[in-house]
Amino acid sequence: MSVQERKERERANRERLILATARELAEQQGWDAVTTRQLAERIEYSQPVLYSHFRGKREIIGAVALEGAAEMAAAVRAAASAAAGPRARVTALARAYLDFAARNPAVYDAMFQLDGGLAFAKEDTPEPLKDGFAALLESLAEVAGDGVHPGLFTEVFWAALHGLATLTRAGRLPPEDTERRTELLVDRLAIL
Amino acid sequence: MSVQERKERERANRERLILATARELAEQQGWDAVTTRQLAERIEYSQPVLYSHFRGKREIIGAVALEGAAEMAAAVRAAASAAAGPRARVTALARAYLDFAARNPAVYDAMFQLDGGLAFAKEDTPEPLKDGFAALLESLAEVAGDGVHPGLFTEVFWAALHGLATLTRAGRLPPEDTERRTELLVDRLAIL
DNA sequence: GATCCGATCCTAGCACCGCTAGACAATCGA
DNA sequence: TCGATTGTCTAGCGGTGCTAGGATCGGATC
Repeated sequence: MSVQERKERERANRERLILATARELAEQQGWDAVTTRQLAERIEYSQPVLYSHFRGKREIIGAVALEGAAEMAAAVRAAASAAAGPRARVTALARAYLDFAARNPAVYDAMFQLDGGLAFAKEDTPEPLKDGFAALLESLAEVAGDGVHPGLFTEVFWAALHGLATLTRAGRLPPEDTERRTELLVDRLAIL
Repeated sequence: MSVQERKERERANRERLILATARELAEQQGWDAVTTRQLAERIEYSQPVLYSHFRGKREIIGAVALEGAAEMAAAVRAAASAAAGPRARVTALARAYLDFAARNPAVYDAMFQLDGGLAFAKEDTPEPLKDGFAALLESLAEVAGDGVHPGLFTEVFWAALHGLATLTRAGRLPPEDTERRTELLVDRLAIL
C-alpha cells in the first residue's frame, strides 16, 4: 500500500503547510487578515480544501495554538535548565515566557486571546496545554513557599506573566520597563 | 433656539440608548451578537443612524469601554475607601477589580480584549482610562515598598489582576480558587 | 397659510466574511 | 479498458460592516 502511504504523507504535508501559512500570515498582518480565501490562495488550493483538514477557522487557530504551547513549553524549560539556582531559574522562566509572547504575538493570541475551541482545566484538555502548565510548575514549585500549594502558586505567577504579556502587547504598558517589572514580580512572588 | 436644544437632547438620548443597548446585548449574548443590524433593530432605527453617532462598530465598543473604565474606577475607589488599613484596602481593591470583571464580562472585554480603537499610555489617552489607573495607584502606592516606583508597582499589580481576570473568565483557571489566589497575590506583592 | 429648503432617515446595495452543495476530473482497482 | 471512488473546484448561501442616494419630514420665510 505504498500509494496510500504516499497520499497520507502528502496530506500531512499539506496540513503543515496550511498551519505554517496561517501562522505566517497572522504574524505578518494579524489574524484578521487570515481569511479562508486569503489562506486558500496562499497555499494554492481552493477554500474547500481547508475544510477537509479542519472543521473551520476556529480549529485552525486552535491547531496553531497547540503548536505554540509546545514551543513555549520547550522555550521555558530550556531557559530554566540553563540557569543555576532557584532565583535565576525563575527569572529566566519569566523572561522566556514574556519573550515568547513578544516574539510570537499572533501565536500568543491564538493561545489566549482568540477562540480556538480548546478545552481548559478539564479532563479533555489537550496534552500540549497541560504540558505547558507543567513546564511552569516544574520551576515554580520550588519557590512557592511553605504551606502554599504549588499549583495555586503557579496559577498566580502565570496569571501575572499573562497580564504583563497582554497589557504590554496591547500598548497598555510601556515596553521599555518590561525588565524592571519582571524583576519586581520575581522578587515579590518567589520565596527564595 | 429651544428647538435646536431639544434636538440635541434627543440626539444625546439616542446615543445613550445605542450604548446601553449594545452593552446589554453584549452581556446577554456576547459581542459577536452585537451586529449593526441587530443593534439597529433593537433601538428601532435603521443601521445608518448608528453611523451618525459613531464612526463604526469599533467606536461603539470603545465608548462602552470608557463607560466601563469609569465604573470600575468608582467601584475600586469605593471598595478601598470602605476598608481600614493598608492591607484591607489592597485586598478590597483586588476583590473589587476581579468582581467587576466577573460581573461585567462584556464590558471588561470591551476595555481590554477587543479593539475599541483607544489609545493607551500616551498623551491622548482618554481621561477615564487614566483615571482608572489612578484609582489603582491611590491605594497601591502605600504598599509599593521602599525604593520601588509606585507607578511601576501599580503596573505589575494591575497586570496580575488582569491576568487572573482574563484567565479565569476564559476557563483557564478554576473559579472556585479565586479568593485564595487573591490572598496569595496580596500577601506576596504588597509590602505591609 | 403656502412654499421652500435643509436636516434627517431609510432603502438598497457594495465588498467581504465563513462555510457548503454539487459538478467535474483524476486516479485506482478489477 | 472500464466503472467506481476519491479528490478538487466552481458557484453560491446567508451573514458581516459600512455607505450612496433618494424620500420625507419639520422649521423658517414670504
